Amino acid sequence: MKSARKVLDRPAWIKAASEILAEHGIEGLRVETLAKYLRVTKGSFYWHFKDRRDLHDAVLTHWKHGRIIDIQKQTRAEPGQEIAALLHTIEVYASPRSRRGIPIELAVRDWARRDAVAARIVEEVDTERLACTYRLFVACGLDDAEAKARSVMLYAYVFGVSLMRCERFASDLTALKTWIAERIAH
Amino acid sequence: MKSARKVLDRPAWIKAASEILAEHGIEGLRVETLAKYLRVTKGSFYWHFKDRRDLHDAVLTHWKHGRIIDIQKQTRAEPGQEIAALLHTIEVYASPRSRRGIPIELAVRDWARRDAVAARIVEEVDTERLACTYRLFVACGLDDAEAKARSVMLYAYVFGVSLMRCERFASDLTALKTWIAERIAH
DNA sequence: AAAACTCAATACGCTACCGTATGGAAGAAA
DNA sequence: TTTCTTCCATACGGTAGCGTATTGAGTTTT
Repeated sequence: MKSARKVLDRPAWIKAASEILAEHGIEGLRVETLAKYLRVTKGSFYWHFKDRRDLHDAVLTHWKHGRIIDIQKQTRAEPGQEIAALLHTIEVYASPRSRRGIPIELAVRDWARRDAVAARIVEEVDTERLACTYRLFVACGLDDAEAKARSVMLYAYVFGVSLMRCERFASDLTALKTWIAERIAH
Repeated sequence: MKSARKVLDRPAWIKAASEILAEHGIEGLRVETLAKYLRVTKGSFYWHFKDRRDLHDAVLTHWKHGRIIDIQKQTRAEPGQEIAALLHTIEVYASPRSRRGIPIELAVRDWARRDAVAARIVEEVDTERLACTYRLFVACGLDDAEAKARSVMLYAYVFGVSLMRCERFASDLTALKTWIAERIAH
């Protein structure tokens, strides 16, 4: 009994590409290895995408939309819950146990250091994100300058700490990161 | 008049490789492109190095030594000058005008996400660096936990902010970064 | 059932890249 | 001057990777 053909659509390719990107960086995202990852050959890839750059652009657009939707969700807070929302935003990225979205975040940012298209997407995402946290800080009663500074500090911290290896320096990273989060959020 | 042969030694190769790494990342560090960058062919490369991995290891060792010497210099402070030394440490990496060492820092860290040897070197460098700033914070009168947290926060911030694109969010980044540095250092 | 459409496999040509082997060139030592 | 040492150039073989062209297979439409 010949099984029905399992069809891969363009979004499936983009999703798989995003996984490879997160783990291997942009140089690891290869047409033939991606096809192999999906258990097909590259004929299918070239049906869906013009070339590798087309895939890159699709992955970036997908990442951008996902990040912006996420940040808007994370920073939606009832009055009086702003600090909790800010702490949650930090927690989502910086907690030793919950690192959601960090691998691809770092991969895209490293790519952006060398690719102008990626750099522009990162700029859009950063602008939106910083604006969201800025509004939370302002709702906490901070002035313009301080709200801006804390927004930058928040994201700089979560991205930066993900690049570091602190385990030999401090044994209780959970407590340490909680301390930092509290200082950033208020 | 035939000019004397300009001889490249192993350190010259390592230095050039470090420049390429900083700008193009580890995947951009190719034997043949590196040789071309140095205006020779790869015969010379293979005289000095066994293979590409040998070059990688040499570059990492070189980076580690340079970083550790730098941090020890930067954090050498007369009593009463600890805050100034901490602010200087932040300034060296995070100032919009002075980004010394950041490109290669980010390149090595991204590489370390995927390479166990690089990861171990990063761990060594981080451990040393955090210990240096920790001692400065302790000398400022902070307790163990706070000194540790601020050390992590300092480096997380400088690395993270280098990955971000804040220009559209805030026009006066110098003042903003000064505000953050002050909050981290005391 | 035949035709049209969608999706995927494969062959091909070309380039980049790595590492090895061999020979050449320059400088130093005998 | 000859020999030895150090360093470099080149040729070669093999693989990875990209994109294009062509064909095959499954599904949908007529």
